[in-house]
Amino acid sequence: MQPPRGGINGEEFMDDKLIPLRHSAAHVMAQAVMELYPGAKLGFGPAIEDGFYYDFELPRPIAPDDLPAIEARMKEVIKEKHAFKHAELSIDAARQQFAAQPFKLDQVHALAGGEMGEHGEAAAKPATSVSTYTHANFTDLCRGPHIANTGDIPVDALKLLSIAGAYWRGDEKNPQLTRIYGTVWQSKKELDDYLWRLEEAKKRDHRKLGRELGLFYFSDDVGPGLPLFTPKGEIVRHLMEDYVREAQTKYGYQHVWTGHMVKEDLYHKSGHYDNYRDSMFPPMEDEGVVFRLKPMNCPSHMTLFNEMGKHSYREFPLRFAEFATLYRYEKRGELSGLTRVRALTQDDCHVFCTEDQIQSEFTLALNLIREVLDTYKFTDYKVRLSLRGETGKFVQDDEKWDKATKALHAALDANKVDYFVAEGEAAFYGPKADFIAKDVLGREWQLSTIQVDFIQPARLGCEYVAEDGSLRTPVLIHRAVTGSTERFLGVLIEQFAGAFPVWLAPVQMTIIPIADRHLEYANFVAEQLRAQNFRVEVDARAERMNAKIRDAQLQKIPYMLVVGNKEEETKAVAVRLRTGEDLKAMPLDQFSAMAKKIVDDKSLELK
RNA sequence: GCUGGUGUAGCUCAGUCGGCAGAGCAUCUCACUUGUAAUGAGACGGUCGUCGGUUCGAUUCCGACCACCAGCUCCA
Repeated sequence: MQPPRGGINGEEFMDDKLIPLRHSAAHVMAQAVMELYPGAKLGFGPAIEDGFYYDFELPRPIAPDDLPAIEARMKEVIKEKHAFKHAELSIDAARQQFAAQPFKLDQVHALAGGEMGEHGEAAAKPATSVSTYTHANFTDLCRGPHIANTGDIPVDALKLLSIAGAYWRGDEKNPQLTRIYGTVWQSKKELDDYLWRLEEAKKRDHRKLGRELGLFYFSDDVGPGLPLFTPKGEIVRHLMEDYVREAQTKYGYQHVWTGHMVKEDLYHKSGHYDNYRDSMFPPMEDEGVVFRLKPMNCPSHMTLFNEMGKHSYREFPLRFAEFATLYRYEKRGELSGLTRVRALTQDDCHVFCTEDQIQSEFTLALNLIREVLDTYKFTDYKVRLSLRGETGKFVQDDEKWDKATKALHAALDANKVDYFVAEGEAAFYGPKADFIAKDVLGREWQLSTIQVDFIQPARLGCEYVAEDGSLRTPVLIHRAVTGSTERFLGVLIEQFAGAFPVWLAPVQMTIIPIADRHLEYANFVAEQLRAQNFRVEVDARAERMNAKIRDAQLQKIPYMLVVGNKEEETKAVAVRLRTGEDLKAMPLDQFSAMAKKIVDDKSLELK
């Protein structure tokens, strides 16, 4: 049982009353761990969206089996009713107090140096004193706040959940600590609700549903992060991509095709080699020429642009869209179902335009994204303006970054988009507006993106003839609508719990003959419906009707059409919806007209 | 890649304190011909993740590797 973690960029949504409660529970857990594992070193122990954690360096490894003992000791401490006492210490006193705690000393040092927070965010000014909280015999460096007394923690609403590794200050280069996750609520009922939510979320897991519904598989023989799609899974992919393709065409995008491999030299020019090499599959060499699988389309699209002859400003904006499967060398531990794969199909586009056109192109992309997300009822999303940070891999060119960032800011403001800023999250070639949607597990997924790039076109020598006859470098806008077909499908499966809207359902209707003698009529009905482009199956197995209904329900097929003597006589079908609702018998034409409207509208309803 | 966990039939899971491996569902065959969430009977099915070590003997113990799961880091 695992808790959903905090959101992208730690954008938590925490209840004010729960923060001190959970943070206090973290302290109690730290005390229990210190007692049970003498010599443990303390890291950070904050409240998070659905609970709390504390990081420790432990004298020996622990397993989930060790959690009950820690939890039991915590409950004793709670019942002992210790008050939380606040104190301010001078920097020197704090250094003495935490002499045996290297991570606490590190934090004291950071605070004294004018940093704060877990990741060393800059503070207004260096601290001259630090705050501690003490309960029982346990004192922690901590800015609070806390509840008054350990006895205020509801014992029956507390549970330790899991163990994980976590780097000190979140940095791969730092030592890895053991993180213990727990949760606490204001009542047992709230805890039970939360645990129930976790169970529900597990039932919607797209990896489980993908197998149960027969949509996709992974195989050791093909390799990790490389999904195999069944006929049912492929049709869903196809419909999703078709929909975006049609929408793009409607919005004035043109589609191109640029293959899967590229000479490595191109990535030296574009900057990918220096800034993105770790995410690329290793090189393939042929007679001295080195090739790479494409991790992105942009260099290919710019090369195509260059090959198409001399360009005029009159052609702009020139919009190259492509459904290309890209290959990215994700670290093994980062792979996860369809949401993180090594072969991903982006609904990618690169717009060549002038600086003056950035805003209107942004608006166009935004409208397209809004239309598509709305169709899928992804209303719970937010926009992150991802900017270049102090550190990390970014092409150095302050002037161009400045221009791109200003342009993106202006475009967001002009379109009245609510957004938050994230430093250090930009692509290596430019700032991004990322659309982040929440799934039912509470996880947030970066799906759509719009990026402004002043850097790559210059590096690849893209040019156009301007109105005054001069040669200029175009601006490149990168843009993806659903992000990748694979990730979007994974998120969709969880969004709909596998019960796809009718227009997307791999099987839209299954026909259930009551007895073998009804098979002929069932096939007739199927032919009629297939002629109208519905995806139809006939369940001709030697099973009872009840078994066929059950199986269709489990496959989340929208319509079950039962046919027996009565239906055959009147050219009707008895319609059962996957919701369990029985619409009774209706003329076949009436049913198909109803279903057609649902499909045409991309409605989430069934009738 | 790092920390911890897991790996037994297509799926869900038992089991073996080292002695030729089990259930339900699925699949196949036969019978049943059924009115809104599982008809019955029979059959088939696993070099117990892979490779190596210890042992008379390893699915079981040890090691390495691989994959998956939860985090961390990274990301569409």
